[in-house]
Amino acid sequence: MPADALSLTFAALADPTRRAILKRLAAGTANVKELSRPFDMSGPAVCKHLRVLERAGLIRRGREAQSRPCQLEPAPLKQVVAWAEGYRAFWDAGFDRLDVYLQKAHAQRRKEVRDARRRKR
Amino acid sequence: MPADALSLTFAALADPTRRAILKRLAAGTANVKELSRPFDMSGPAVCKHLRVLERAGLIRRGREAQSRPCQLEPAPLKQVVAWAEGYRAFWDAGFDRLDVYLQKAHAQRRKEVRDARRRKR
DNA sequence: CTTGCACGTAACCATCGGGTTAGATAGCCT
DNA sequence: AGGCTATCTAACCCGATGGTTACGTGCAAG
Repeated sequence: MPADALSLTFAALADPTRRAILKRLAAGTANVKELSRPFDMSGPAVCKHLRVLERAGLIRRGREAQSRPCQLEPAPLKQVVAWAEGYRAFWDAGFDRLDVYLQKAHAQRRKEVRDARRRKR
Repeated sequence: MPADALSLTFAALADPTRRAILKRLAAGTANVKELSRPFDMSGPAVCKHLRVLERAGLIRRGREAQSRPCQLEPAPLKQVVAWAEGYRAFWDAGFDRLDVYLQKAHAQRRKEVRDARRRKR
């Protein structure tokens, strides 16, 4: 339960139900009843999922009469992509060469690290 | 604990320690001892984290003497980005318009409700 | 005012997740 | 062989999560 934002976002996304809710919300705002329909679970369960999504900043809830419409808030998704993009170098074209390079570089570094540690004691 | 791959990946990423491990592995393969050093926690804990990462397909483990080197496996990250990209329309250029549109639609609907009520009296 | 509906909270239960310590297993080094 | 090191497993603790049912709240409509 780390308070860190990125962790909250990933945790919120680590559930198919919640991702389905987001997908549904991508088509427009919806109230809780509408959202709970497709999922075979009772109200409060969906409510909890919504709270999780809200705490992660992925949705915003308004109040309108007795209906409480939910709206998608994509900012955290942007953060997620930004984070993952940091690893892009590993999955596109150059990856194989990069891998080999890193393994070589690493053998070198491992020696250094070991020596450093030995020096430390 | 959904067996679904994307959920496994997100769940694995929803922990700062594991993300730090990935970051470390981006600099090259490393064995468990090396990985546990920066984090103030004892061996088995790191071991569990590694198992989670492995089950998510984010790392691959080899065997080399008594050391078991871990290697970054970026494919799932690609999946993550691919998934999140589906929402790109919401956070770049077009989003503001969409947001405004939704808010307007909302105001409109609220107005209708209010008018309906006024008409009723 | 009373009924009905949408939504939320409360209390509870089962399971999971992250962490610990203690003890196996396996491979190098004298 | 016997010890040292690195890794994993087992058993356990505790807080978080995902779900349930039952009840409370707010608003609108009859």
